[in-house]
Amino acid sequence: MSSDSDSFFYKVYDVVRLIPEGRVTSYGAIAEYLGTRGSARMVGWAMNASHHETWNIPAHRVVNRMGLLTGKQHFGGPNVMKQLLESEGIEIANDKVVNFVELFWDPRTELRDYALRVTRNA
DNA sequence: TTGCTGACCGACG
DNA sequence: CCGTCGGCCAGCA
Repeated sequence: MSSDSDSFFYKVYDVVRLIPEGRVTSYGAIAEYLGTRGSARMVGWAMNASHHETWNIPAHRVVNRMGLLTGKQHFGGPNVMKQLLESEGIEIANDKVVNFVELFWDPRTELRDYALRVTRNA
C-alpha cells in the first residue's frame, strides 16, 4: 500500500472519476470519504494538480459545500465549468448548482459498498 | 530548509 | 443571524 497511486491525490482522482455524469459532489464529501475530513482543502489542491494528469478528470463536477462553482476560474475561463455542467443537464444559476441537494453525489453513501479497488485496476 | 498559501469546512462569539 | 478564525496536508518560493 505504499505506492504513488495510493497517495492522497490519486485517491481523490479515483473518486472524482467515479462521479456519474449529471451529478456533483463536494470537496468535503470526498475528503471525508477518504478519511481526512479536515483536509477538504487538499481535495481542491489535488484538482489543481489534476491538470498534470492525462486522464480525464471531471473536476467540474466538484463544487463546494454550498454548490458554488468556486473553482471555475481554474478551468481556463469563468464560463468553462458552468458550460460543462450545463452540457450534462445540470442547471446553473449565479454560479451555483440548482437542485444541488438532488444532484449531490455523496461518495460516503454511493461508494459505501463500491470499493475503490474496482477503479484501481489498470 | 522554513514558511506561506490554498478550487474548504465547521466551530465559535 | 452573520462575521471571523483555526485546522487539515501538500506543493512551491
